[in-house]
Amino acid sequence: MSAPNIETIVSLSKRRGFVYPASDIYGGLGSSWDYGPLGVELANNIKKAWWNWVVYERDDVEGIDSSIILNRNVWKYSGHETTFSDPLVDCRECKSRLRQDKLDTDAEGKFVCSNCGSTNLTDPRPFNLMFRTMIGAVSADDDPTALAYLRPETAQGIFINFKNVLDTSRRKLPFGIAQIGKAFRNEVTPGNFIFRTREFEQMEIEYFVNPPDAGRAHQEWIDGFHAWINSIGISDANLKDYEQTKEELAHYSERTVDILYRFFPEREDEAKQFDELMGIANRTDYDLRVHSKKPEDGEGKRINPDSTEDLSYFDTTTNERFYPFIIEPSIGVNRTLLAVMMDAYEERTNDKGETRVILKLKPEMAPIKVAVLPLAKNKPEIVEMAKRLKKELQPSMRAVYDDTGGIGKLYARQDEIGTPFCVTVDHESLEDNAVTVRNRDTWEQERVSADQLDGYLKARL
RNA sequence: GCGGGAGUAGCUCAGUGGUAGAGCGCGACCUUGCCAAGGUCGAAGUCGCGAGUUCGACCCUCGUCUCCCGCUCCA
Repeated sequence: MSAPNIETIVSLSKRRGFVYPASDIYGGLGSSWDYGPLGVELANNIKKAWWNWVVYERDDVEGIDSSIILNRNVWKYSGHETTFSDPLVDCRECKSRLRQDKLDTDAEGKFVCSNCGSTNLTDPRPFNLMFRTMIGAVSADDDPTALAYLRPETAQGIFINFKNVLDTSRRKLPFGIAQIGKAFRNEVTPGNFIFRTREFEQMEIEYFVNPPDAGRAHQEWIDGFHAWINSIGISDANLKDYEQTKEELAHYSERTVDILYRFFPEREDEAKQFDELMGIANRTDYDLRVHSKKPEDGEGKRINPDSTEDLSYFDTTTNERFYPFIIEPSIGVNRTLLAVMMDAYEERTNDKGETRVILKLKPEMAPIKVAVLPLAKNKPEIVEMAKRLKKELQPSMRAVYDDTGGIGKLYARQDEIGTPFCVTVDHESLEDNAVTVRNRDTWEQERVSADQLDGYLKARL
């Protein structure tokens, strides 16, 4: 199996129109990327597959789409205003950048560089990972009442809608709320193509359960997502489940399992080849408690004076009131897209010793499902028939027509972008009303009647 | 922010103190017809930006901007 590095995918992406550097004509903008004609199709296919599986194929999940800009108190009580703001220092000796709150101090109380042991550090500068913005066109930049944030995660928009969804959908535990949307973080170190960007898209589920059921539900989601990731074409050979250690766990989490993908196959240390594709956290009852006006379980110390609601759940079968635990499977669209492309990437050497790239995407993921190609473009009848077939197919699947090259080049182009089928119209087609369907992976060809083409392809997509 | 690297055509890169080239790609036409075929023609770059040295700068000097890699963070 070939193992392309990210550079290979970057190059293919730019060349063929999956992903471009953003703001390119003005010199770019660091770590920002735009999705081109093929990239947006692939991303949409990923989102559609996720939504289908989570919302349509299950009986216990509802979808929502919440605002990007929320009341600032959401971030105050979620903990983001404090935990998303890290004091950073630079070591003048070894040039590493460090989080001051994670450093040890020496006998005199000076912070010590964890890399080289020097105490020659710069003064700490606060680094808030949330994007700030102002609400209101005439707000002064220093008006604290106008301050707002772009959401650094989609999850909070779900927590604060828990009651709304509960009341309007007549749900009982366990049930989940799903959301796909953009999130923004002022990452200190973005990079590695679309792996880590300041603006990214998340697909998150917050699954609400009775606390005693949390452990089992957590494991079910871990296994479920592992299987889902397989189903969109990512092989187990490049996946790894990772159990976060006690030290790594976020303050709200009881247990978190990450699913890692081999994003960096070129690294020597095998453990470092893997990085996070998604995280599945057991967030306990932390979230619903912190946003609740007044928890009614005797723990009065967690009262939230700014909230107007209590987000506890009343179980009508047991007559008990409690705060549900939340299981959160959270996966990045952009990282998934990168992993899907990397795992599908294959090089094959042809008879002439040239390298051909084949993107072996699952048909479900492929940006283009079928390309209709005329074998000879100097025969108007052939061109016309090919264009007609393309038009007939396109209401039911993404189809393209291409005649700007010899047939070999046209096939090669489609292989490179993962189009599973090519349909070729030749001289005989005019006689027998049949066309050649060529398979991307096997390069085998099959003669199919033009009348049955739509059904033939649908059965294989 | 600090350290390192790099900016010449859409891409990959040559290049010389006398104001630029190749391959691929792209477009048109001719020819061909099943795995990146051949030919003809064509579009495209104020050589990142600014200043200095010089008769003259893509080339030398200084400055500046941008991008990439590494460091803390995370989907």
